[in-house]
Amino acid sequence: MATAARSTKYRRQSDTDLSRMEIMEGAALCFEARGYSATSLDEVAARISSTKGRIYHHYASKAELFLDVYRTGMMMNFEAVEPILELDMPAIDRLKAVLKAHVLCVIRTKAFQNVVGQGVDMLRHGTMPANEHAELRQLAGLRDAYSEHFRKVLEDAMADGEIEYNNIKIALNSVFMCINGPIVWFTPRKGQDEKEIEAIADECVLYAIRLLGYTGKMP
Amino acid sequence: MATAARSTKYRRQSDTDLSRMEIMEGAALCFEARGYSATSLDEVAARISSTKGRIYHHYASKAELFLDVYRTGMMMNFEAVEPILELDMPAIDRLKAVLKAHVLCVIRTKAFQNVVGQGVDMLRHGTMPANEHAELRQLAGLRDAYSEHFRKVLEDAMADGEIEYNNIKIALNSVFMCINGPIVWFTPRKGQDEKEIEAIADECVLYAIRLLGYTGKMP
DNA sequence: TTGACAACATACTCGATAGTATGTTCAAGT
DNA sequence: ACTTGAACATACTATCGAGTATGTTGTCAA
Repeated sequence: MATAARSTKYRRQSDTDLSRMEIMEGAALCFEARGYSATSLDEVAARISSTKGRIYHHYASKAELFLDVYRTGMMMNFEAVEPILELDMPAIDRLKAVLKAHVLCVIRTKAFQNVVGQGVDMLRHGTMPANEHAELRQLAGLRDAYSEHFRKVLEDAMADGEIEYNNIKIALNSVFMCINGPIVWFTPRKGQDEKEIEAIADECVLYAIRLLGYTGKMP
Repeated sequence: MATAARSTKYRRQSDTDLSRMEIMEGAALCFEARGYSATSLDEVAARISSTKGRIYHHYASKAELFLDVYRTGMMMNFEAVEPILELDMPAIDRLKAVLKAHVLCVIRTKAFQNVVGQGVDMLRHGTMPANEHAELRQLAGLRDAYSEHFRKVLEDAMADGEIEYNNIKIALNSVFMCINGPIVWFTPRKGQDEKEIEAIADECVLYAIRLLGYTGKMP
């Protein structure tokens, strides 16, 4: 009986990146639910049916795990959005496509995006231990670069006379508040298929683009 | 020399409410900067040049202090917005006025509003000790009532054909994301007078109302 | 004037958690 | 077969912070 189903106590994970991704997913969910500092690593470990030892084998500290989740979240955004930026189409269409890609990405990787948000205002308020602070600044650079992509599309569409805004900083901030909204208010329902999620995303995009003074039709 | 400027070690505060308000302001700033659980009460005390003893004299626990800040933040919102709701004017004008009042209130009481936000998603994710959880639910009711005010104005303006939306939940969420935006991205500049702040608020309102399909002029 | 109490300050306790040190298992190379 | 090291698990330490217990100061009522 004691020799029934064994050999899973130490499930060696041949691929290190896979193990780290599993840890990150658990961490993202915990960070999202309780915030960075309220989350204990024992909690994260429990979520993936593991122990703190495993986490510290892959990460030097809690902060590094957090930063890796942040980085991964940003990467997901870039991968969703950058291909579209290279397409050759009118600025307004590119804007619509980019907004939708972002919203869909946000909905699908909600926990990670929430962590990104936490990271952003950890930097803003200058919390986080000094040693990791440098890395956090670097990641903030990633975020700025991402934001810059959107700014350019806005300016192009403005030049085409398709949209209109006054202060671009406030406009951009408002757009981001809108399309990041699902991070805060979206809760997945069971039996919710891809169509429904797309409908939600479409509506977010509609509001975001209307906000910019766009009065044309939406596909 | 030891008897120079004395008698300020125990600055008796004749009015209890004043003392509590001073504590709340310090707490709001700390909670905003580092989040609820990362904030220590020693930190809050230090911010108002006081000690933990004073805080525990007025509050039974850290959670109760948090909840009082939450409640106070919501009260500030109600006081800013409710007078306008009773005015007799077209729905679209009332909508504009209410949005602006909210944004101005948010900018002026930024730290408190940030705490409100934290409270909202503490409830959403079911964190916070069980005993205070009941009070948190009650406060969430306040928030719902506040949101309800806005929903009604939206519906009135929609009935008048001034605005247009599809799913009112998503529309309302998007509007709130917009007009609460300053909680996240606004940073007060020195030498920034009332006019500049009003200009920022006006722009937020413009985007929020455009989002709802409004194409008319803004005052 | 005194004593009782509100409004604090100071000095402790005790549990939770980040981080560490050490033990265990397995797979691959030799 | 056996040795080595990566990938964990377990057991421990050290710190920080919420909550408490107690001390101190000023004020007002009788």
